[in-house]
Amino acid sequence: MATGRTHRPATRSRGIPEATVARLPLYLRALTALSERSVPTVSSEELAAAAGVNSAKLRKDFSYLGSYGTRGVGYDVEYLVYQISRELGLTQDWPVVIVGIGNLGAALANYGGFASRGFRVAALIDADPAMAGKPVAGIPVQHTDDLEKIIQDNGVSIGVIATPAGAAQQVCDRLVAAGVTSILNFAPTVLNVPEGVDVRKVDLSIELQILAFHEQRKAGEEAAADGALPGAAAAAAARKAAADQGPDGDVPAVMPA
Amino acid sequence: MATGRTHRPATRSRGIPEATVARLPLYLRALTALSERSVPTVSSEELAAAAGVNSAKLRKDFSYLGSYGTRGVGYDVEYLVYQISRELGLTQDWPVVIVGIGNLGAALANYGGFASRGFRVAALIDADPAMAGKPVAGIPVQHTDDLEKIIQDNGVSIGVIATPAGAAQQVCDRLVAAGVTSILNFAPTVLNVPEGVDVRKVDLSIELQILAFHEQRKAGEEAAADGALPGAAAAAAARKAAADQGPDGDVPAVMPA
DNA sequence: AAATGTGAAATTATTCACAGCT
DNA sequence: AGCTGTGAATAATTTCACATTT
Repeated sequence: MATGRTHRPATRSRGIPEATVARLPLYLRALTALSERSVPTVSSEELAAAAGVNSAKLRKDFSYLGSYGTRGVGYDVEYLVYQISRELGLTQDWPVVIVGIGNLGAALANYGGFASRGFRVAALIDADPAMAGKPVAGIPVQHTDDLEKIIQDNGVSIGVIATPAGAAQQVCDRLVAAGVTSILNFAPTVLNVPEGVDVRKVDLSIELQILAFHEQRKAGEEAAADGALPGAAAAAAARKAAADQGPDGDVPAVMPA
Repeated sequence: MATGRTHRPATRSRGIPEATVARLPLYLRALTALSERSVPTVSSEELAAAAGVNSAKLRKDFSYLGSYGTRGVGYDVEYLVYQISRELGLTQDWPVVIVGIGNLGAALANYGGFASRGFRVAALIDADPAMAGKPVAGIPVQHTDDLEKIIQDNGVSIGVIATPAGAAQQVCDRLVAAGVTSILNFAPTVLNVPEGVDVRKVDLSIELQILAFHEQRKAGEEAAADGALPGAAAAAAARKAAADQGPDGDVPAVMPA
């Protein structure tokens, strides 16, 4: 995509790598903390440490935005905050709707970090008529019937789906039809969207499963190394032993699913 | 890390790529759905569609686990469910503690997908003495003072942090000292952990910021293409125009932070 | 005929290491 | 003297395309 046609002046070429985009919010958060402590400048080394990445990566990331540092000195904190904010589109206001006001939806509505940085919860939507009118986080819940009108009246382009998995695709379709082009999906299901619509997903269960994979791996290595097991590791090793039912065992009746 | 020493038989070599591990839960979910519908076999094409990836990637991913398919036929659903579950370590029970029982912590405790697939909420922990003893999702909340004992008594190796950002590092340190080696962090802060401890983070604000970046990009392209704007896109374009304050503007007083 | 499994190519991301600026 | 910015080197990931197996 966007194959470099070898004729544009190298300056500020389009296309920041996706991996870099994903880290910009991290840098921004670290910078904001420095700004609040009135720190005027910061080196790539310091900022990288605060953001939990290595400094070469950080410098490379910033190089895609432009040359915002000063050699021998570092980066001006305020200036960088502004440049990254602008790059991320946070200098404008983003009205957001949350659909599905259960436990999670309510938690999201109450989440402070949501409101900061340009995002504004414009409306809460739920399918339960009993919820309608009830305020959550100070915002009255509206009924799904009015979804399209709410989207359009508020010029919403970002939707958050916090419904049960079964309702997610349907809600997604309606959001997209009404003009939403970015979706943050908390429902544990794959959403099908047309070209041009971005979906990002947050899935607790997936994150835990990834951790379990590494945890299992660690348990295996411990067993091999066979040192004294600190803390709760002994119990973990015991679990491991109990679960190991021979290599490549044949298919059992049914799995935990 | 774990540099291949070039002497092990290629069969089932160690080290599944991280990107593959991150997709296994996705495949597992799709397979579980098929299993519930009693679908006996599935092709890489079909399964890939259900999981939202392309089929070559899926086949490559599975090739790291072993040869579990049948050429000309596809994959046996039950068998694959089992193999992936085993690979992810889901054939064993993982007791988990959630620390910080605010809105989000409560939502997590109530989250059904949590309990499925081998994860069990062993305890809820909060720093507020007023919460102690109160049941959330049927589990009584315990006080932070007892954190170490709770971890050890339950053999917990996975901890979920849902505290405010300010408390997260301290909670993390105590969890790790007590024997936890995997942490799922919902607090918007970078956690420092010793070697051997895995941390995964979930950050709503970061996800929204990434969406905003792409959203902004789209608005720019629309303005360039200048077609009829469907739905709420017109309003979005207007926002864009309002926010564009010339290229490379100088530093403003303060940013939204 | 159909679909897997996989080398090889292409792409993307990270890290190194140092020239160049302040 | 210190620290950025970036080519070049390396590593990881994705995609292609097809030989191989059922």
